Amino acid sequence: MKVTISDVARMAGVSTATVSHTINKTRYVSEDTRDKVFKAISELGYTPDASARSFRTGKKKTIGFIVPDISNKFFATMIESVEQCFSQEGYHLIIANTKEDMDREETNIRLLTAGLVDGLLVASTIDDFARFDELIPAGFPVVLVDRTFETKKYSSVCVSNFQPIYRSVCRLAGKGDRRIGIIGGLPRLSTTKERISAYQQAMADCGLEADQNLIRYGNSMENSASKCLDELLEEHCDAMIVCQGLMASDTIMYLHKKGVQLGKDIDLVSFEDYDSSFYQLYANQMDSIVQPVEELGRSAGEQILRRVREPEAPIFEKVLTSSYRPYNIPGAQNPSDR
Amino acid sequence: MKVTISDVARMAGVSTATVSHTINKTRYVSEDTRDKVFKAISELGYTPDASARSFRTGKKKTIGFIVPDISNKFFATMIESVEQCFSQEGYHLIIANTKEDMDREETNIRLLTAGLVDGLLVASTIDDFARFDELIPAGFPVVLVDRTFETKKYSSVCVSNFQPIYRSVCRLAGKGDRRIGIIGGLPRLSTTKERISAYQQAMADCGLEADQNLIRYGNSMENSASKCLDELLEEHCDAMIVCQGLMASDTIMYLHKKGVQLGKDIDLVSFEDYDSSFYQLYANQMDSIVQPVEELGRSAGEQILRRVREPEAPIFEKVLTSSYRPYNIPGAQNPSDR
DNA sequence: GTGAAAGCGCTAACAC
DNA sequence: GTGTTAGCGCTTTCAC
Repeated sequence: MKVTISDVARMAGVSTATVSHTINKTRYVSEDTRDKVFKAISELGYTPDASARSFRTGKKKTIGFIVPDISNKFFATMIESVEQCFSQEGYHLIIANTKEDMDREETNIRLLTAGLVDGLLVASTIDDFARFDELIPAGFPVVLVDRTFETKKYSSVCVSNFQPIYRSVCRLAGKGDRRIGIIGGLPRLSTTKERISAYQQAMADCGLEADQNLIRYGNSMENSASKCLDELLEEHCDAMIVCQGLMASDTIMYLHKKGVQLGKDIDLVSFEDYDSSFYQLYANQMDSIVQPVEELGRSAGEQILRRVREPEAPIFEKVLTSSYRPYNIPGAQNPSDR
Repeated sequence: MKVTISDVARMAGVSTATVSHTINKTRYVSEDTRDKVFKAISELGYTPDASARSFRTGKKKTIGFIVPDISNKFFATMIESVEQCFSQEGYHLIIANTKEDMDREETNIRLLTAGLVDGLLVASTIDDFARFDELIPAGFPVVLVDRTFETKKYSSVCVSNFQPIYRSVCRLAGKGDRRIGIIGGLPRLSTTKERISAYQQAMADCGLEADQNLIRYGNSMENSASKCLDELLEEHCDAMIVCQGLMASDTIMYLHKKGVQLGKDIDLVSFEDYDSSFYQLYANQMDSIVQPVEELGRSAGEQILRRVREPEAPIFEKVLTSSYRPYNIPGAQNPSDR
């Protein structure tokens, strides 16, 4: 049967308190007893029961991560760096996939906060702050990742969405493009809203007509871009901005099939998924925006651990910057400027 | 402070046993009491503490998944379907990323099996069965995914590696290719071994010279393919087989850059990552092998849950089949034959 | 330097 | 149809 701490105590001829303290180095134990304890442990093959321990201490050493889409390279990479951060600190990672479904997110948050995890990392698909807020038990450590709310009640780690889009429009306008289309993600997401708003402001600032028909929304899933593309092409766009990696590769592929030439028939700026070598092929035909996914994950991981250890720490907002890779700056090989 | 089951019992004027049974529907409770209990629960905002519950019952409702590389699309997709399977059954998923490092796998298995999860799904990077075996506590529910061991002590869900590679060689030989190279993954993995062995057998069966220099191993990470490619090109290959999705896209890109034309200068057969639209561009220039990742994940998920519920169930070995997409069969649009 | 013992919140005999 | 209560395995206070 299961070996418990009492078995070890009995065999070593000490109390369970001593065994516990020996294992956890939580008070002084003479070298002698320590040896006896470790001997008993290894002879019995004892492993402390994690669930008894978390029950007793209230610490699960586990963080939950609510993700909108695991198989999306952007989030997969983020999960990887979050996991790395956690494992270094002895924490485990529980994944919940919402598939951009608000009800699923709700269920998952409820489940995870009910004593399963010490803290929560959330890339929320919920658009209503009140709805989100009431899911979180008072004082529960939460860090928002990539997506935020207007109300700044929770700490967050995000990537600036405004700057790269604003710049994209300006650069395209500078090239002489007049009808610049944009394909955003789900309209309810903070990231999408920020990008669209940057687009609108930049269009206005550059003196270009803000035609509502130039704004399209995809769902960041496979093939959601093609419909938007058809519509934008009908609007006679001379340039377009695609706000997400998967939709960007779909776009490239789709235009390629249609025989539309990048940088010639149409100018393109697109978000690229970190590390995906596919975009290299087109690196000299379009501008690209690369988000610092790994840093995002690492930073979010650090933040949530900090919050778990220090729940009363002040709200923290970190905004990272994407790198912008313009394609035709003379002499520039890989000018990832910020 | 924390609301416990006793608070609810007190408020509802019943015993904790009744509250517990009401919540869990584990014995009959009169409609009257039931109402009182639920009323108290909602008034107090009570949520049963998951860790107390798992401590008491020994069930964590959580499965661990040991993955070699989360950001690899193949595994990311698998994680997604595993997660979906679990969430339907009220189970949670803990991810551990080994990065193809045997020591990390060892640590992770030890941690997870120590009372953190009810069962383990493992895509192992360990090559030595004995080493793996001694990490698993006796009777602990384990299902191997994608990668197995010679010794069939654990249930497994895999994809046939032999058949598609054998067929690839035959098809290439049939086209008249003589020097067929192959790029495998890490040599120690069962998947790699099976593929290389299929390759060797097929080469022999087709009467082609089995030159050791035609066999190269990458590590399935970004850019690991290019070195292998250079070497194979120097060996004057007229065809090559690339055994992994990421290396395959690297290959395509690299050959493209070098001006080597697919299906003309060189014949290519490659594994494709499920759902990645990139390969579509080249669908008419090469044969491709698509593994049933989602089915693999779903099936593995089902198997481990079954094992958790029925630990004495007989060892189960499931082998799925990849679909093979030859490119130039007349009239075939997308003949995913098995 | 070490031990005794009280629980953490819940479930499940067992009792009535 | 419901209540009493003994623990699950561990940590930690208090005592010596």
